[in-house]
Formats: sequence, C-alpha cells, structure tokens
Amino acid sequence: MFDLKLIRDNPDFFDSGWKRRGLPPQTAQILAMDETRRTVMTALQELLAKRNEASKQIGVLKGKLKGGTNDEVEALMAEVAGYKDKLAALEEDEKKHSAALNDFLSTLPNIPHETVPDGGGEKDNVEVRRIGQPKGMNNPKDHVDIGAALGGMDFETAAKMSGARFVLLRSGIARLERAIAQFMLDTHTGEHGYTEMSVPLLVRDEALYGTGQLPKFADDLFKTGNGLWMIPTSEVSLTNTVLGDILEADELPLRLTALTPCFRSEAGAAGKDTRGMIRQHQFYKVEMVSITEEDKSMDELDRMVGCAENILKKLDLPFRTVTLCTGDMGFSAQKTFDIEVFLPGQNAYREISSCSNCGDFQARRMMARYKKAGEKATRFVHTLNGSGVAVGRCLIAVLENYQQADGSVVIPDALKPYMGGVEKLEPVGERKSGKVANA
RNA sequence: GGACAGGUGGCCGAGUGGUUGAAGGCGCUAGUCUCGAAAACUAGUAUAGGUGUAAGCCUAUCGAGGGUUCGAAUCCCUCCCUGUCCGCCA
Repeated sequence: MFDLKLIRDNPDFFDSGWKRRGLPPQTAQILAMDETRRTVMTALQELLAKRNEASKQIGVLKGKLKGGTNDEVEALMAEVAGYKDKLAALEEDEKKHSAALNDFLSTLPNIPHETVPDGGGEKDNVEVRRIGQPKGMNNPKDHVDIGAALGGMDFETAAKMSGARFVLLRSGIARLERAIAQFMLDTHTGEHGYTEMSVPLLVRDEALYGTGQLPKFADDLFKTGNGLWMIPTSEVSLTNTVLGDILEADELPLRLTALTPCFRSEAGAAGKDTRGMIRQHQFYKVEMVSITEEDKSMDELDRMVGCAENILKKLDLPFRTVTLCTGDMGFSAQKTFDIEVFLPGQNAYREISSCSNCGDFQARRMMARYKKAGEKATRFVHTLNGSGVAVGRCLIAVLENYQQADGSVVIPDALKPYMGGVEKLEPVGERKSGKVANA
C-alpha cells in the first residue's frame, strides 16, 4: 500500500516506478479518486460538525429544563432532523469512494528500488555471483529417476489420494528431507541469529492482505471450508506476527525463521514443471523474515541473502545469485535476489531461494510500526522475507548433485549428523509393490 | 460445539444516552525544591484523517461492523477475541 500524500507530492516517481514494472501510469486515476473522496469527506465532516453543535445545544438546554422541552429545543431538533438524509447520503458516498480508492491501491505492486535492473522477464535478471563448480557427470539422472531407483519417491501413490502435484517420500529419502530441514533451522538459529518459530498454517484474510497475496492472488491459494486460507509460505505467518503492532526501535531487527509446509494451487502453471518435485501443491520450506527500521532494510537484505547462500555453501551445492529485474519481481517486493542451485539432471540453475525487501509496503497494509526512543512519531517498519531455503528443491539438488554412477546417493557431510549414521542411500532392486525401500 | 462472564488510553480502572477524548490512579516527560537524588508539589502526556502559510479549527476512534436516536463508551443486532465451566479431542 502507498502513502497518498507521497503520491500527491511525487506522482512522477510512482508512475515511473510502475512503468518499470510494465504498468501504465496510475497516479492520474489515483489522484482523481482521492480528490473526489476528499471533497465528499470535507462536506461530510462539515455537516457532522453542524449536527454535533446542535446536538450539544440540545443537551445543554434539556439539562437546564430537567429533560423537558421548549420551542428552542424543538427548533434545533427539527434542524438536525433536516440533515439526516443528506448525512446518510454523504456517509454512503464517502464510504464508496474510500473503498474504491483502497481497492484500486491494493492491487498495485510495490515500486522497484532504484538499484533494481529494468527488464521484462527472467532473461533480464542480472547475475551477481556464481559459487561452486558443477561436477562433470556422465549422463546424470534427474531426481525422479534417482528417487525411483532408491525406492523412496512415489508420485503414483500420492496421486491416488491427492491427485497430481503431490509426492510421497519413503524411508531414506523421507529422512533426508527431514535432515535438510533440521540442518537449515539449526544453522539459522545457531549461526545466523534467527529465532525459531512454530506458526499457524491456516490464516485469515487480513493476514494475506497484509503480506500482499490478497486481494489479487486468491487463485494461487487454497481456502478451507471455514474461510481460512492455507499459507503459501510461512512468510505470511512470520511477517504477520507484527500485524497492528507498534514496536520499540531497540527491539529491532526481529529475525524469525520457521519450517512449515507451504500450499500453492499453482493456478496458471499447467504444463509447467510437470515432471518431478519441482512444482508441487505442497512442499516444506524454511523461511526467514526480518523486521527492521526503515534505513536498515537494504543492508538486511544482503545479510539475508548471505544466510541463504551459506546453507548451499555448507551443502557444497553449486549455485548462482541473481538480482531480479523489474519485470520478474513479485508483487510486494522492492528488490529481490534469487538464488538458483545447479541441477545436473536439467543441466540448469533453478530457483531454490528468493529473498526480498518489501520496504514499508507490507507494513502499511499491516499497520506495523515502530517508535524510536524519545520520538513521538511512529514510522512503518520494513519487512523482508527469504527462503532459507526451499526444502523440497534442496532435496532434489542434493539427490542430483550427490548421485553416484552406481545409482547411490552420498549424504553431504553437513547432513550426516542428521542421518543417524547413514552415509549413503543405496538403490533397491525392483519390488513387486514398489512400496518397500531400504532404510 | 454448549452455557455463562468480559473486551474502555502505555498499564490498572470508573463511567446514570447529553458541554465525555473519556473520572481517578500508576507510569512517562518537563518544571519547582535539592549540593545531588528520592519524596512532595505543579504542568503536560493517544492515534488517524480533513482543512489552513501558520497558530489553529474540524472529523473519526472506548474489540470490529451494522442499527436505534436530535445525540451512543452507554440501548439493539452480527462478528472477532479473552476468561470460566461442560462436551469432544491429538
């Protein structure tokens, strides 16, 4: 959401920002709607003031008359009664115009930061660094084949109960997924200063509005029969911990992390990444969220990217980090870095983390503010979120990068403490049911 | 899920439908006093919005949203949240 005063004062700044995202100018319409709204609001307030004045008089007079009445009181009451229709009409008008303006504003994306490169899509993202060398492999298999050989990745069984885009993991691979998640959480809490959180997975409209998924992206979400929504990322739950709050500056930054399942309807992704675990309706993700002061968020973004990269470094997975261009950034973001891990099975770098600074965009929607010691005024916090990292995709990356010629998968050193002595996942022979896997 | 009881400023807590943005207390800030501090005393102490060069003026806000009324913290309805008891349950 945006500061209307700022839009009034700097319409060009906003229009050029939206233009960089490929949108036409918006401020002319915003300002026209705002103008109408304020005109109506002023008229309403003036009439309210008159009514309040008269009603106060009535109170005073009735007090003197001990609750009785006289001509003067009757005249005043008649006067106020005359305002009634006008007042109701103005009130309705004011509501209508405010709602219209709000609805319009709530569908507009954040303004890109000046350091974000221009561009229309993925191809225009700018690589900032590349860490680690892909190991040369002869005919590397992709995670689906590796998983099948290990007897631990089963899409058919998942499909029976849940349909497409679900997976069922067994035995060693199930444990590996858990190991990855534990390792990441331990690293963020133990080395990166994040506080581990266990959060609701079902949230209300307000929470999703706050982080920007609603009202525009309802189609991407799952909704329960009770009107609650399943979180598409724990960014929603972690960021909304400060919904409506006024924090003290010295409590900041808040650095929160959580491991949660994420639920995405993947509407509009038909035909995309249909093979394997890349794009599922449900997946685990370790998320990082930072709540900072307004002048600290860009430094925090670099720090957060570093935390996510550190996970991949410890796992010794080759990756590259890119700055998303204006055309590829998400709705709420002011600036975003994606981390792409190398997948031998695809011979390509694929997104495994996305770290964004949202500036005050979400904070305005959530009314999340902070106060500096000794200052009266409140300011909006800045919010950042980043995957640290996506567990499912990390599992894929480990399987593909640590596969051996014999079909086994070596456990990365960093994960060994979490694997109960298992150092390698071995392929199993053909099984009749396919439902038994090695440990 | 059922039955009660509640939700008032940073906190506690009063509030008969009428000059109540809201008593009183605590806390906080400043001043007086003091060598200094404490105590005491005095004063100040919400947020958002509209309007104005400004001082200011106006509007809204007592969990949220509707309604009744000339006028609502107060009466009515719906919802949310908290507490207690019962039921159910991992």
